[in-house]
Order: sequence, then C-alpha cells, then structure tokens
Amino acid sequence: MSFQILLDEVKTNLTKCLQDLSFPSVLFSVEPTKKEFGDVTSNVCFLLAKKLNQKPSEIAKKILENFQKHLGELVSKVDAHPSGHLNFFANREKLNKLIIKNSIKDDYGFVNIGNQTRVVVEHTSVNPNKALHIGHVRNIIIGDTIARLLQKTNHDVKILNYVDDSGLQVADIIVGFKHLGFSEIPPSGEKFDHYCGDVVYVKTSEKYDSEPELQEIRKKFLEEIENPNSEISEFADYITKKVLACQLETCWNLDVEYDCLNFESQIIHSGLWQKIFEKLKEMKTIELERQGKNTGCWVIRGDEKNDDKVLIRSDGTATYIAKDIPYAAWKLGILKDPFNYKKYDQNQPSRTMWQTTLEQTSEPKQNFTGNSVITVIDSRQSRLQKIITEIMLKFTSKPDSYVHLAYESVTLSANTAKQLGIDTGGKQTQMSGRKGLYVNADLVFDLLTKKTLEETRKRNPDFDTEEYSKIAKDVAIGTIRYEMIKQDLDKIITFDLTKSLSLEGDTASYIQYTYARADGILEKAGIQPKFDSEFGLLDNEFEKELITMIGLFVNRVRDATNNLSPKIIAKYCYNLAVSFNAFYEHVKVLDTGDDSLVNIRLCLVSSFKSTLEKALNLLGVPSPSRM
RNA sequence: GGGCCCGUAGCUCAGCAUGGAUAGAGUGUUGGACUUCUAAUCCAAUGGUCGAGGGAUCGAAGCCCUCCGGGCCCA
Repeated sequence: MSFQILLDEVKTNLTKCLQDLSFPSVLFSVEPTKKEFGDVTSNVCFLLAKKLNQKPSEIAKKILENFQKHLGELVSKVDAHPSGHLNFFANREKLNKLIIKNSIKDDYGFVNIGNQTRVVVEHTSVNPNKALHIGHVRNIIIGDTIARLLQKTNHDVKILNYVDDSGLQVADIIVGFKHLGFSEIPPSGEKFDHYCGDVVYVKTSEKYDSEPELQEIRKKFLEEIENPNSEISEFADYITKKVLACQLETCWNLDVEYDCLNFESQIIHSGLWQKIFEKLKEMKTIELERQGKNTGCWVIRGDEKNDDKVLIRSDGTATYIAKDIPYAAWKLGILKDPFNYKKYDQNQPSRTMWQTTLEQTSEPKQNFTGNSVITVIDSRQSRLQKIITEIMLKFTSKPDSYVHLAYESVTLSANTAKQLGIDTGGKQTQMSGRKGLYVNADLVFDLLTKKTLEETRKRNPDFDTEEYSKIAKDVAIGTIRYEMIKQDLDKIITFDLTKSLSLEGDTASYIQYTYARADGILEKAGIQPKFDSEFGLLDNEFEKELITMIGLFVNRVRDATNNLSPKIIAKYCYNLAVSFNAFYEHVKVLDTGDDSLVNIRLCLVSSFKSTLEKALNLLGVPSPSRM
C-alpha cells in the first residue's frame, strides 16, 4: 500500500465528517486527481446534493469547515472548488517518505487478492502444424501477462498449453508428408515449424480444390491419427512434437513459460469424454433427441433464444462442442485425473515444465487443476466458449469458475498483405494459415532485433558485441510484448510490418530508454542514496507528479487484476515513464551543489527505477541498464 | 435472419465498470531545444458535431431506447 493510504485516510475522515454533520451515508468515491486540483478528489458533494436537494458547492463548504477537525496524518489542506468538487492536498513531506520508502521494497506492488487460491491459466494452444504468427502472439502475451498479474496478487497460478495434436490441421501436413512426398527435412534448412506451416501446410491445402480425392486421404489419416497403434499416428506424433519444440522456442524467446503441456490425443485416449458424457446424462444436462431433425443425437436443450446444441451426432461422432468439454472439466478438477506426468525433454529457461502422459512414470503425480480457470481464446470462439461456460457452471455452481478471456484478433494492414502478395483493395484482412497469409513471430522478432542493433550502434559506438545483442534482444522482446498488450482486448490490432518497427512515442523502447536514463544517473552518481532522509524538499511539480505516479502502482495492479485488463499496467508504465522524462528534462539531480538535495533526488530516481522495473516485469518487458 | 464486439483529432488509441472540473495521449504536420544526468528525449503550435437521433438527470463521451456504419460468429 502506498498512495492508497492517503485515499483511505481521506475516505475514513470524510465518513466521520458526514456523521458529524448528520448527512446521510452515500457511496462516494475518493480518487487521485489532476495536479492543478490537488492530490485527491471526492464526488461526495454531488451525491449528497441529490439526496439533500442542495447545491453541491454549499455542501462542499460545510464539509470543508468540518473537515478541519479531521485533517489527519497525510492531508494538509482541503479545498472546496466552486464546481462542487472537494479537493485534498497531501502533506508532501509525509506522503513522499511513505511512497519512496515503500517503493524500494522487494514486494512493492504486491496486493493480496488471491489468498493463494489456485488459478489455472490456459493460453497459446496453437495447432502443432505451423510456426507461431503474430496473431498467436497476442494470445500468448495476454495469457502470460495475466498469469504474471495473478502471481503478483497472491494467486497460485498454473499455466497450461493445450496441444491439439490430432486435429484436421495436423492431418493436413501428414497428407503433405506421407502422400504428396514433402521431405521431412526442410530443403533450405529453415526452422522446422516454418517449413511445416509455410510450405507443407499451405501447398497441401492448395491441392484440395484440384485433387478432391485428397480429402478422402485426409479423412483416413485423421482416423488413423486417433488410433495409437497405427504407423500414421506414430509419425504424426513425431512430427507434431518436433513442431511443438520449435513453437516453444519462440515462446521462451519472448520470456513466456508454461507449467504443463496437455495433449488432445491423450485426452481422447484417457476416457475422460466417456466419464463426462455419463455425468451429463445423469445430470440430465443432455438428452437423446427422439424427434425432429436431430433425431438420434445427444443434445443440450436450448431455450426461447437458443436452438438445441448437438453434442453427439446420430452416427455417434462428437461435434466440436463435445470435444472441448472434457478438457474444461479436467481443468476444474471435476473429473478424477487420468494422467501421469513427466518432465518435458528440454529444459525451460526458468521453471520446470511438465507434460501429461498415459504411460506409467517414475515422477510424482502432479496437480494442474484449479478452483478457477481462465482460458485465453480469441473472440471468434465466444459462442462455443459460452456454451462450455454454461455447462461448467452446472458442475461447479460458482459463477466465475470458468472464464473465457476473449480478445479481438490481429489482422494484417493492407500494405502488409500487399507485401505478402495479396491485394486487398486498401482494406485490412484476417490472417489465414491455410492461405499462407500471416506474419511469423520469429520474423518480427528478427527484424526488430536487427533494427534495434542498428539504432544502438549509432548511439553507442563503444559497446561490445555482447552488449549490443543483449540490448537488441531486450528491446525486441519488449516491443513485441508491449504492442500486443497496450490496447484493450476488444480492439482489433491491425498489424503493419513497417509500423511495428517504430521505436518512438508510446512504445516499449521509449519506456525502456527512460529506465536506462534513470540507471545512468544512479551509475554516474556512484554513491548509494540514503533513504533514511526527509523528503519534504521534493516539492516541485515534476517531483510531486513522479512520486504520485510511483505511489499509484499498487492501485493499478489491483485494477488490472480485478478487471483482467493487462493494458492498465502497460498504460501505467508509459505514464510513469512520461512523468520521469518530464522530471529528467526539468530537474537536475547531480551537481546541484547541495549534497542532501542530491541524495533525496537520487532516492527518487532509485524509487522510480525500482518501480518501473517491477511494473515492466509484470508485462514481461525487460529493463536494460543502457541503450 | 439471429448473436457478440467496435465506432472519440488526418491515422492508431486512452477515458466508459463507479455520470461531475477546460475530452487526453501517441503519431502526422509546423516550429524550437544537444559544449548539460543518454535527443530512442523534451517544449510549443496544429488538430474533436465523442457515428446519428431521442430519453431519464441539475449535469452524458459514459446510463436507457432506436437507428446508421464496420468486423466477427452462427444459420
């Protein structure tokens, strides 16, 4: 807690005021305000005005008078604005000290929202037949940032990646390899996932129109993939594992890690569906239709608004709705866990990653289920996810146990589509793996790394090679992650390859550069600032604004978590950096000729640096010391 | 035909949950600031019928209704 202490104090004392004045109690707000109005504002007068049928400004005057008794620790002055706003001014000496000293603690920004409750976050979940493209990256970064937020707010988070290794898209590349004769080794030495997606998948898909018999082969392969003892199934397993390894490389490169991989093929063979099917029958959630067009199908009854949903067709095959149910139920721990666990073959950079297996293992049984589940899937699947959510609600009876976190898709700008050889007539366009219309994540990463390397070279001719590449990687990771998270989940991101390389303005590199500037000052100072000081002298507008921003970190963490809105942290980082840059331009830290002033300003710079680093860390954006 | 989402400055977006002060950023354009703690920066100018109309309210970008335009999903 930090700035919140000031807000709480105002709220408590304002409540006392209302009691003193025998005003009715109202649910008023107490919020930080723009600097020209002071530090904190309340809408209490407006709310009372309605109830008491008086002018807000008159009520403000009365409260103003009474509040003098309740000034308390951190409030030094109250002002009744003619508009009716009640504005509070902090005792800066005390507030500065409170915020700066809190901000340098290791756990600054921690809020206990979760009480260590288990939350399962599922994200990524890309078919293992192609490389990750920039649209997948949005999913990955949203999921990863949410997981980081939940960890910071004291949830016990487990991160899952669902690998659909037995679907149509996998069958497509198997058709390519086994029937069309594509080499298993990329001829030009490219990364295997790129080869599978860019060449095998796209070229095979192209052939379905001209060679309709291919579809029969695909159907046959699809059936064989589900049979664990078939040669095709073994081959598919080999190929998908290889693609998956490449995809994970991309994720790890972006500082995204997982706790467990779940394979669809194993869910199919685990018998989970049969168990959940029996449960659904017992609960009468599904019924065997005996009349009409769905005769012989197992359906979920609709209502006036919705049609019946078919789960099992009359020929006994499951619909796509049915396929998602067992996994959702498993994640919530509704079913007995049929899986064993083994460690993934390659080591993840910083945490152990497990994978499910149906074979016996020597490893101890793991538990990756949770009281609540957040599934990150784009909003095109909202309809399906709504059905899953409703079914899960019948099992858990807790409204928020299964959350579909939806986000809008990433589309390609007309220019970028044109670069890929498709004329969209000036309009943005949906990406398509099948058509080869997408931009691979690795490509964007490489271009950004290259661009940053050039920029860094220009500015810092004295760095060594290792420094250059470290900075380039930090900025590339930061830029990709920030661009994917900085706007709201319900806004379409129109990806433009050229514009994505911009490093100025509201970008990660702006924020990272600000961090490096702060670090530069501290390094140049060459002394450890002493925090056991009085901070009343930090009272110019730039210092006050910066300290307030630092103090608001906790509030932003809470808002972002409660609303599952990672962009709140992105906006916070940006605004925090803006405040520091204003301070940097206008306030001299070193060489002021006053040692104690230098010291407390160094404390402020240090406080800023430490807060920004923690905030950026929530976004998975690295904090380079030099740029 | 039904459902979900979006519409705020030339462009990209905050603000909307919880109505309140002159609607904010970035980018673009124009001009200015590096012998100074890093100019990936800063300062200034420019730019808005908050898609349209109606309603409730002392007060609406925000809440309710209708419509228009766009996207996605289902049929």
